[in-house]
Amino acid sequence: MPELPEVEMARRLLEAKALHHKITSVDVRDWRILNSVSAQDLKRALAGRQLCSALRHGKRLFLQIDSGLWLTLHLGMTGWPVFPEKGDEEPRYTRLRIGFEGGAALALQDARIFGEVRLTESPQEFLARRGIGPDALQMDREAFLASMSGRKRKIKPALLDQSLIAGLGNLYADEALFQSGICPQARCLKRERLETLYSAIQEVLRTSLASNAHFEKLPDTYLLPHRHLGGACPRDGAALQRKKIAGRTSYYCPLHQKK
DNA sequence: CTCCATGTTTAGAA
DNA sequence: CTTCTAAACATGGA
Repeated sequence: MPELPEVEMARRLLEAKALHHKITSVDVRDWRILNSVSAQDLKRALAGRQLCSALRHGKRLFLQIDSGLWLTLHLGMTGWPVFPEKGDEEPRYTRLRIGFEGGAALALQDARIFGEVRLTESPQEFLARRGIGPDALQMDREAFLASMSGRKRKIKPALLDQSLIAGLGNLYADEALFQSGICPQARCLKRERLETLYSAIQEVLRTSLASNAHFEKLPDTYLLPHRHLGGACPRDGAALQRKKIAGRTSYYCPLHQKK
């Protein structure tokens, strides 16, 4: 479940449970979760070490190893860190298991294996090399306006473009557009509407975090609880439209979301 | 069996 | 150069 709010929840979980414990085992259950690092190199980098801090930028996580190296995670579509209690069975779809002194362990589960595990020497350099843009929650209004202006493409794919703004995914992009009354296919938005959109993005992400990224706890005025076939707009009751835009399914209200 | 899925990258076409 | 689409990755769930 990984867009910015979920990844931030994952970061907090890792921060609470994975830091400051000596790593006593590293088991790669499925090598396909590894990207440009071998199981052997991963073990060498982690064995006997501790993780000492957890950062998030957009949808990416960086766990600092006390050697100075960083373990870099992307949760893909189905990735999630789990900390089994003693005696629990290993979670299904565990692709990587990091065992800590004392018996605790981090199991990285990922059914579809779209997630990534890497090592990097510098998160900043890594982000720059990959062309990842500013984090959605740290980006200021002017930077957002600048990155969204002067292009002719539809607004939805622009919001999903991690080089422009990092952290929004298909669901929260739909939610921010819904809250700001903008059709996902709108183009060349004027400054005032982009400002509205910027505020909606901040509001939506903060609200989601306040709900611990749990859809059921979002306000009923939000799109997400209604975002399914047959769903109705909570604002005016209209049947929600469903359409493929930029290869992703979009839901929007045909009445109050304007081009 | 068919279709769809909270992500990213790439190839090729307008 | 910009923009868009489809496909690929791999797997489960409805």
